[in-house]
Amino acid sequence: MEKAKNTFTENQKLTARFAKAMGHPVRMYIVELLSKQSCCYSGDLSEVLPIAKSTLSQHLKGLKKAGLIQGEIEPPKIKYCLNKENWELAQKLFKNFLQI
Amino acid sequence: MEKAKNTFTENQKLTARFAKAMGHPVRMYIVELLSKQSCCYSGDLSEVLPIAKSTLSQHLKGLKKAGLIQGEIEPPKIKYCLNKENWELAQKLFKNFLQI
DNA sequence: TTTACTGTTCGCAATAATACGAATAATAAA
DNA sequence: TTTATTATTCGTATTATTGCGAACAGTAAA
Repeated sequence: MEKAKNTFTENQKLTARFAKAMGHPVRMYIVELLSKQSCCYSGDLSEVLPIAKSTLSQHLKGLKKAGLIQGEIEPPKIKYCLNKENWELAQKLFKNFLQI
Repeated sequence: MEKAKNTFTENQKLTARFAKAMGHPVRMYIVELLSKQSCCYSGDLSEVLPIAKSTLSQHLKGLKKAGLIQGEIEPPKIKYCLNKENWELAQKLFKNFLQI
C-alpha cells in the first residue's frame, strides 16, 4: 500500500505543533496568562511557578521556538508577550479544528 | 518564596492534557477525522498513515487514555469514535482558553 | 481444527522532554 | 571596577515518547 509523503496537511502539522507546545501545565499557564495580561517578566513567573528558574527558561524557550511567544530585552529583565501573529493563527487553526 | 501546591487550576491541567494528546500529527489527524465522520476502523487509518500498525495502536491507546476517543469492539474490527462527552469538554476548555 | 483477518501487546532501540544546580552573560548601580 | 540583578545556557540525570517487527489474542470462516 502506497503511503504518501504528505499524509498530513500543513494545517494539521502546525496545529499539532501548537498543541504540543501547550501540552504542559507550565506552558499552558504561561500562554493563558499572556493571553490575558499582554506581557510579563520571567521573574514574575518564577515567583509563582513551582519549578527552577532554569527549567522555566527552557519552557519559555520551547514556547518561543513554537512561535507562540516572544521576548523583548528590557535590561536587566526580559519582557515576554504573545507572538500576536501566531497566536491569531493558532486561534484560527483550533477554531477550525474544534469546529467552534 | 512560597510556592503553592496548586499553582495550576484543574482546567489548566486538563487543557494541557488534551493539548498534549493532540500534539502529534498522527493523533491530530485521527481526532480531526473523527470530528468529521463520526467513526472509523483502525485498518482504515493504517492504510493511510505512514506508520506501522503497532505504532498506530499506541497512538490510539494514547488518545483513549487522554479520554478523547473510545473504541467499540465489532468483531473482528474495532470501531473508533470520539468520546463525545470529553470532546465537548475539550471544545469548551479550548474555547475559553483561546478566547474564541 | 485449521486458516484468515484484525488489532494489540511485548521487547527493544533511539530520541525527546523534563528537571535541577552550577556556571555564564549582560546590564545597571555603587 | 566591583557588586547586584536578571535570566540564560551548560552539564547531567531521569523519564517519556516514538517507532519498529515479532509474537500474541480474539473472532469468523473454511
